[in-house]
Amino acid sequence: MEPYKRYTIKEISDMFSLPSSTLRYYEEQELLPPVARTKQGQRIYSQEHLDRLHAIECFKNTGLSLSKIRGFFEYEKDMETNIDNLIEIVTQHEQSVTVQLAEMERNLAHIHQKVLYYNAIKEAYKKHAPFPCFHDFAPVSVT
Amino acid sequence: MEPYKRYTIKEISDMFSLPSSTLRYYEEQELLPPVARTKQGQRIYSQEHLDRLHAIECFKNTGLSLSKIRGFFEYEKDMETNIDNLIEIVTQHEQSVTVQLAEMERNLAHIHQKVLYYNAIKEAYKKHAPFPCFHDFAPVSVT
DNA sequence: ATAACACTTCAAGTATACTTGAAGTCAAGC
DNA sequence: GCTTGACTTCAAGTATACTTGAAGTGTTAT
Repeated sequence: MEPYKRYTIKEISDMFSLPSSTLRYYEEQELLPPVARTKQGQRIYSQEHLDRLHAIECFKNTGLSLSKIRGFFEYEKDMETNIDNLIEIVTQHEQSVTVQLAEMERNLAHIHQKVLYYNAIKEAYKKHAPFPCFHDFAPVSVT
Repeated sequence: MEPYKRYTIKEISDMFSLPSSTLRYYEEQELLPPVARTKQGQRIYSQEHLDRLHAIECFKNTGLSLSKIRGFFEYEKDMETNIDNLIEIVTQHEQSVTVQLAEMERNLAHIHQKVLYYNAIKEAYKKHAPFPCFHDFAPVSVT
């Protein structure tokens, strides 16, 4: 166990595949906890920044704007006062992501249908056969 | 069967929950097939526009930019020439969406973990009990 | 006939999330 | 000692995807 591991901006940038400029931008936008500095002024990140960045990526990739993410972290600063708001936000967002997941599955099915369709079109060209119809590749509907 | 159903911009707007301005914008961006007009100049949409808008929404919501979507539809205009490109695009995008789906599932798990965590925090406040640790709510890792 | 409503065009404006560029500081290597 | 490289600040610029506003046209309701 290394309890006090420190990271440079480059290390963080590589870990999260985010440009250094974006890390500075997030800091300026108060999405990150205060960042320590070497005596030459270079940023030093620690475990809490890793955790925070994981949360940011999670929220961002599930459709929350940076300003809502900032709002969430601001509530977190005084948990006792804001615990009900925090619970409401995460519960609602869980619901939203559940819906997004279902939509993503439907979108994947649609795209898969296109894969099958264009491959069949290609076969038809090769064989000089008549064209298939896109809707023939729809998943069987259970009615 | 109603083979030639026509739709006004308002009907389409309601069906897809897209403002009329966005439909005009998509048309200007050449994402839609040519749109017919009444003799007063009002737009008339048909089934092919519905199909196209479904495809646009699917692609857009799975991370394709409007300019890539436009590129896709441009290839579609001459299928015989571009069938291999079309197959490559949809096959690659299917792969990308599969990855996104897996990420979305991890994100949902992370958010669910937060729901459990904040609820436990609230319980701790009520009982004046010690605080739980976020990582205690992590899904069991199979190592 | 007059008002309300739904549409039209076209140019300009906006929101979000970065990204870039200029100018400067510092430590290490030749 | 001088260059290279990695960092720093700060202001300004950019990409994407719309959105808004002004001005006009034509059908419908009172």
